[in-house]
Amino acid sequence: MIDHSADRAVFRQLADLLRRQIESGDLAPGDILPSELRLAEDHKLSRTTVRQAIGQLRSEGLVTVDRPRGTFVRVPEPVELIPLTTGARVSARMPTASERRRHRLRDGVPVLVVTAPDGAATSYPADRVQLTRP
Amino acid sequence: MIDHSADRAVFRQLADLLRRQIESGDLAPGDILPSELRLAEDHKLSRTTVRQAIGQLRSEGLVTVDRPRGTFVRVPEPVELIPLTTGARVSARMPTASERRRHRLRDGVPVLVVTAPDGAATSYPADRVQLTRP
DNA sequence: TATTATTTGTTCGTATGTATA
DNA sequence: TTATACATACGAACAAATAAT
Repeated sequence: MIDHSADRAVFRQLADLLRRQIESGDLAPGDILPSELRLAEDHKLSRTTVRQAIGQLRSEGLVTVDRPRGTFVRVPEPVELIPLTTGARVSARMPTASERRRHRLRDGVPVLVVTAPDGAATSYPADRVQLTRP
Repeated sequence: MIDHSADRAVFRQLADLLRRQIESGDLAPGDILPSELRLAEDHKLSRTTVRQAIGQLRSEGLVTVDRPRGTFVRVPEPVELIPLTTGARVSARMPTASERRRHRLRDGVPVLVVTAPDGAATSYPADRVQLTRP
């Protein structure tokens, strides 16, 4: 599976492989991934490289780490619908440190930012909120 | 500045330090950060640790790397306003690999996903698009 | 209750590759 | 051509938190 002579970096190849398993449902939401050491042994890689791959998946929001229990495929959160008021503008970005704390956001989860006509901005956790235009 | 005896990981302390410089404007959009080697020397850290800190800022969308010129404070992109049609739902998440390619997204930039009442979903680069409710 | 094993987190070091000025 | 700077990948060691014995 992993091709050291390939153009694509080894850690990206491992991330691709795990991502495919997640997207295909082979690794379902809530499932635990093999441990870093296990992945390193199975694919003949260093743990450093395995961690790079997992870090990639974390930044994509596909897995969450519950230390030291293991790394798990993210389970979708229940979504709250919030109606947009007239004149509102919607953007999205990665959260600031304080937003991460306030919303208890995990890696790879953006915030939705709603700016009212008067300039007041409110941010929402993008994994638990959808905005609606009624 | 960096306290090895502190509870917070050194690479997080360095990320905090650089983040503060960016947020205060001390490092302005378009400015180049000190090189990894320079940061490592200045703060008496390994380059690995410096890279962890910069990787954190990349995943937050605060800096972009133009290899091998250097690492730069991200410059805001011109924003296109797109009106929401009635019944649309808006969410945000990190892009898939194909979305990253298609929209030429850099690290730490989410996508805005608009789902029409018929279920058709469209994704937009969150650094160049804002959605409006007219 | 105490100890051990497991697993992720942090940090160091080293080496080589690649793209740019 | 050379120097610079980031990217990738290896290895090693210890810490911290949870689970198992």
